[in-house]
Amino acid sequence: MTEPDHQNLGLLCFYPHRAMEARLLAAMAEEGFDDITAAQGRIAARIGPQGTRLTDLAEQALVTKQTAGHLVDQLERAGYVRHVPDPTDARARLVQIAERGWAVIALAREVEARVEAEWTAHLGEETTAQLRAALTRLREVTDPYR
Amino acid sequence: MTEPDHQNLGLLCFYPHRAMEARLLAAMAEEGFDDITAAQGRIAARIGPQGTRLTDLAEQALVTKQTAGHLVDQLERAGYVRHVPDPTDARARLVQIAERGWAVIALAREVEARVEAEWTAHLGEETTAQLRAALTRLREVTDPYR
DNA sequence: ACCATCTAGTCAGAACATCTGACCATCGTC
DNA sequence: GACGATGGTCAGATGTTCTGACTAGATGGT
Repeated sequence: MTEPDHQNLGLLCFYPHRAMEARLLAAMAEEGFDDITAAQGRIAARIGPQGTRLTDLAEQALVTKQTAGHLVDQLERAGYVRHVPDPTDARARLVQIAERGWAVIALAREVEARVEAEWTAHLGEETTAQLRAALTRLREVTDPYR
Repeated sequence: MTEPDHQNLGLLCFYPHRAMEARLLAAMAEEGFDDITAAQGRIAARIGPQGTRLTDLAEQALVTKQTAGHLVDQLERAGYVRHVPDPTDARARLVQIAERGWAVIALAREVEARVEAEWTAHLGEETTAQLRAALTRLREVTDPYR
C-alpha cells in the first residue's frame, strides 16, 4: 500500500498474482465455466484429493468458517464440489471435488502451464527457476499454513 | 487457483503480497489509523505526489470508476485525501494526499522497510536482490499499466 | 463557430464477499 | 458421564465491486 516509485516487494508480488488469476478466470469463462468467481476459486484451490474439511479450507484461505461455508455452498450448487460426511468425525463434513470440478481443474492446470511458459520466455529459464526457489523459501515466513 | 502440491508461480506470489498487506493494515490499526481498509489502501497507494485523476486511479487499480470514486469518497471523509479541480481540465478532479494521508504513508514506508528487512534476513541479500529484479522484470508482462 | 464524438465523473441499484455474534451437535478427556 | 473444545450453521451487517444510465466539459473536423 502507498508507494510512489520505489516498489515494495509485497506490491511487486501482487502483479503476477493478479495476472495469473485474471488469465485463469478468463480462460474458464471462455470454456463455459462462467459460473465461478475468484473467491470461489481461491477456496476450491485448497481442496485436497481426498477432500478437505470446511474449517481447514477457511483457515488456509484466511477467511472465516462462515465465508468458506458460503462459497462452498455456491460451488456445490454449481456442481463443482460435493459434501460427504467425514467418517472419522460425525460433526465434520468433507468437501470433495466433483466431476465438473475435475474438469475445471484440468483446464486451470493447462492455463497455469501456458502462462508460466510465457513468463519463462520473458525472464529466461534460470531466472525463473531462481524466482520460484526464492518465492518458495519466502513462503516459509509469509504463509502461516505450511 | 486450484493447485494441489505443485505451486504455480501466481499463487507463490500471493503469499508475500498477502503477508505484506496484512502487516501494513495491522501496523496502521495499531497506530490509530484504524479507519482504513485494504481496498482504500490499494487505491490510495496509486496517488502520485501532485495528485492523480480518479479515472487514472481506477485504471491502474483495475477497478471501475464507480468503485474508485466510492473508495476515494471514504478516504476523503476520513481526511486522508482531498479533491482539487484539475487546472487543465474542468471536468476532472485531482485526488491529492492530505495531511493525515502523508502521516499514514510515512508509517507504511517504515513497515514496508521492516518487513522487507525480515524477508532479506530469511533469504539473504543476494537472493532478495535477485527476487526483486526478477519480479520487476516480470511486471513488464503482468502489469498492464507500466 | 458548430456539431459529433469522446472523456471525466456521478447516480442508482444490485450482486458478491466478508465479518461478528449467537447458536447447536459432536468429540475427547478427566 | 459432565465439560470444555471443535466443526459447522443461522442471522444480520458492512464493505467492495459491478452494470447501466446519465451529465458536464473537451476535442476535432467541416
